[in-house]
Amino acid sequence: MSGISGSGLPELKLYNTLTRAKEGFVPLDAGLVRMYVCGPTVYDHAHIGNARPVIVFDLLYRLLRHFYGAEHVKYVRNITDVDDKINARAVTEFPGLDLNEAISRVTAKTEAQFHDDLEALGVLHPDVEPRATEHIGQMRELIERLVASGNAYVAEDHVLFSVPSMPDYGQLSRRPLDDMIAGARVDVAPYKKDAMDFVLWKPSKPGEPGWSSPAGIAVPGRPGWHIECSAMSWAHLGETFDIHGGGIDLVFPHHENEVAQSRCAFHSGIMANVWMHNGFLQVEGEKMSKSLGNFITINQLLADWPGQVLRLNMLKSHYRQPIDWTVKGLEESAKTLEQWFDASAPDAYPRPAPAVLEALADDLNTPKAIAEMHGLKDHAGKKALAGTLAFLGFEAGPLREWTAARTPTLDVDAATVEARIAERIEARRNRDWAASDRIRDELLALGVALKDNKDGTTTWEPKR
RNA sequence: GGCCACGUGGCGGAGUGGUUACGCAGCGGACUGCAAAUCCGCGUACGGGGGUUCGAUUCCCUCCGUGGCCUCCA
Repeated sequence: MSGISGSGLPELKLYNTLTRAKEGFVPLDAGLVRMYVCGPTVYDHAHIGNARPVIVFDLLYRLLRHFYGAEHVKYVRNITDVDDKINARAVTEFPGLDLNEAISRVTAKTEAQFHDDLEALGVLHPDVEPRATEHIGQMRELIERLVASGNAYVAEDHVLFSVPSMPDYGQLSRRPLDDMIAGARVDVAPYKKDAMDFVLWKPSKPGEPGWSSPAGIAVPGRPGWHIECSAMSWAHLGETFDIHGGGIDLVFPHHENEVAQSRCAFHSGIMANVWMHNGFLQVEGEKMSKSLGNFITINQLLADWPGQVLRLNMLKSHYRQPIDWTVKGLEESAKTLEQWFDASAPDAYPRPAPAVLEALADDLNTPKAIAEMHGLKDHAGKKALAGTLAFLGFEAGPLREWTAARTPTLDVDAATVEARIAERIEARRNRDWAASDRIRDELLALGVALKDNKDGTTTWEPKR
C-alpha cells in the first residue's frame, strides 16, 4: 500500500485540533515522543465518559510505542487532587473530620478506585502519573514568571492571567476575543481587570488546603484550575512537547488557558504540536446527567461486564465521533470478542496485523481496524488475530471467566446428561426420532444444549 | 444569542466526486432424520431543498434535527 514507508510501518496521521486538519505526525525528538493527557479530578467515581479519553489515548500510547519503541515514548497522565469539588465532597462525606484529612481520604479512595477501573479496562500505566499537589512549586514558579512578564497581575490576594496581554489568545478554540467578550454571560469578579481574565492562584479560606503564595501575597493560597497541567507537563515533558490530549469539552477554557499560561511563561510559540480531543458520550440516546438518572460509573458497569467488553465497545466508534452507550452495543461487543478469541491462535511472536496498524495509523480509525480484524478469522489470519488482540490490550481470560459465570448454573450433573445422551444415541441408532427429539427437548428444558457432530458424537454445553 | 461538530441500509458504524467497508439482526442455501452449531450467499443506504459537475452520499449554499462549548464537566 502507498501508506507504507520504508520502515515497513504506515505513516502515522493524527487530527490536530489546533489546525483542524489531519497531519502526518513528526515528533520533536524521535528519540523521545512526549504525550500529556488530562487525567481525572479525583472527587468521585469515574463515569463511563471519563473512560473514553483514557482508553483512546491508551491506544495511541500503544501505537506510539510500536512505532518508536517503548523506551522512546513518555506518556504523562495526571491526577488532579486539589480542586473545589474535592473540598466540597470531603465536607459532605467526612463531616466530622478535619478538612485536610477528609480531603486526603477522598482523593486516596477515588484514586485507588480509578486505578482498579483502569486495570479492568486493560489500560497501560502511563510512564508518569503526577499529582497536582506534588507540583505546587512549579505552579508558583510559572505564576512568578507570568507576573514578571506582565501576563498576570495580583488583585485581592488572587493572581489572574491577563488575557488581553496575549494578542493571539484563542487560537486553539478559535474564539476571537471580541466574540467572547460580547457573549460573556458569567458574573465577572470585581477584581478582574478584564472579563476574560482567569484565576491562576486564589487565597485559601481558613481550614482549606493552602500553600505559601507567589507574587508577594501574604496569605496562603491554592492554585486555580488550569495551572496544574501547565506545571506538570513542564515538569515531566518540558516547555514544548508533541501531543496533548483530552475530552472535547476541555478545548475551552481549560486547554486554551493552559496554552496561554505555558506559552507566555516560556515565551514560546507553541505548547504542544498536536492537540487531540475525543468526542462526547451519550447513554441510551440521552445526555448523561445525574438528574436524568443515567449517570453510569465505570465501577457499576464492571459489575455486569468485563472491562474487555467496555474497551471494545468504546473503540467501535471513531474517537472523534459521538458515541451512544447502550446495553445492546455491549451485548454485541461481547459477542464479537468471543468470536475473535474463538478464532484466534496463539503465536510465539505476537504482533499486530499490518492492515490493522494501517487503519490505526490513520488517525486511530478503530472501526476500520475492527473490520480488518473480522477478516482475520479465517485460517490464514488466526495468528495475526491473536497478535492484534494482544496489541490492542484484549485478553481472553477475563472474558472467558465472565462468560462462564454468566451461564446459568444447571440443575443436572454431567453424569446424568451423559447418560441421557447415550440413551439418545441409542435411540438414533434405532431411528427412533421421536425418542431422540424428546430427550433433546428435555435436556434443553434443563438448560442443556446438544450438538450432533459430524463424526457421530454428541457434545453438550449450557444453553446461552 | 455566538462559535463548533454531527445526521449513512432494521440497528451499530467506516469511507468515498463515478467501481457502495465491516459487524449485529433478518432472509436464502449447504450440512442434519429434524434441529443446534458451523459454512456459503443475499439485502444497493447515505436528513429535506437548491447549486457546482458529464456524474454527489462525498464539494458549496440553505433549511430541519441532534449534540458540544461559551470559566472549573472527559
